[in-house]
Amino acid sequence: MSDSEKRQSANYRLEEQVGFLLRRANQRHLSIFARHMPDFTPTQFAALAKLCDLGEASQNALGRAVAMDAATIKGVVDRLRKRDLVTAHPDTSDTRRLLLRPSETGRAVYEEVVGAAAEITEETLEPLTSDETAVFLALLERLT
Amino acid sequence: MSDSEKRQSANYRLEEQVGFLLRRANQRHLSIFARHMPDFTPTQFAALAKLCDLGEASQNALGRAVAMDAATIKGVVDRLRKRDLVTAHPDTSDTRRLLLRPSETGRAVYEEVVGAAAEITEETLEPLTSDETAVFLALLERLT
DNA sequence: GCGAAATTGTTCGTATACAAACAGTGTGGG
DNA sequence: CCCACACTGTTTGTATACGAACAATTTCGC
Repeated sequence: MSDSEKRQSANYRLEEQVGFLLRRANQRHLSIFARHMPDFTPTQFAALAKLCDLGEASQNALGRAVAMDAATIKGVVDRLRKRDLVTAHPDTSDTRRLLLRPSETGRAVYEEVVGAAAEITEETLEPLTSDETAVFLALLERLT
Repeated sequence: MSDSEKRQSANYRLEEQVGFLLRRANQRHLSIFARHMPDFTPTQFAALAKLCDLGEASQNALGRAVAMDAATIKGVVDRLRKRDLVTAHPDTSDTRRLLLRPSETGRAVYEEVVGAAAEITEETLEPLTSDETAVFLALLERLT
């Protein structure tokens, strides 16, 4: 092992790497989310929220809107459909497409829990002052 | 639906929530990681790196050191053992424990790829200046 | 020293994530 | 008009993640 390699591995501190910190921050957020909104996973809530916002979308288009690939959004939508929160209809103008809409229940449940979403964001950012939060979110947004 | 609920849901913007941004930043990091170190997942590399650092650890202790629960670290260690990067030995003083050590190969492979880890961190943070990076990492660390 | 409590590793079930391959469908350029 | 290309949704395989339950073992309080 050369001196430079020795120095390199000695200098590598896992705990200081962005990836490791991102993973841990995400873990903490997930745990806060589960406490405040036990009936939804973050991805399920994101998909339902976005669909309520859009009103209607094809499955893949919804996936792109919430940053999930085709295979992932399928599973999420399947679980939302099983709970009758989302309805699916074939698109007459493009038979490949599966048009999704929030059901009545889906909209009602969304309105019921969207307040908890705000609490989740608040508790996640609670260690930071509001000034720090603004800086942090601006920088984080540039890393997406 | 009351006016306050209407206002609330209208004000909820998924794209601005910490959780959504953390998830997307993590996605981007994962994709950079896979490009630079295709033979390891971030968790596998973290476990191997930490074990090389510690020299020896029980399976659960290693899991705690890299923030993975018992069920998760088991799968990660199993895959590292299958590739002969990590060896396992029963602990004579506590028969419940499974003592783990990096193998010769494990240490060699770690030294080979640890350079790529630095590139991964660098590319992930590339959108930020070095001043911004310092601020971001300090704030992120407080959210873990 | 002994019984309750904690720890260790395991297994099961559920839920992201994504690559890769697939069939069926739409679309645009020549 | 037609063929290559792009897009849609699906399936399979692999890899985190974590809660919950479990048996075996160790430790700790009294």
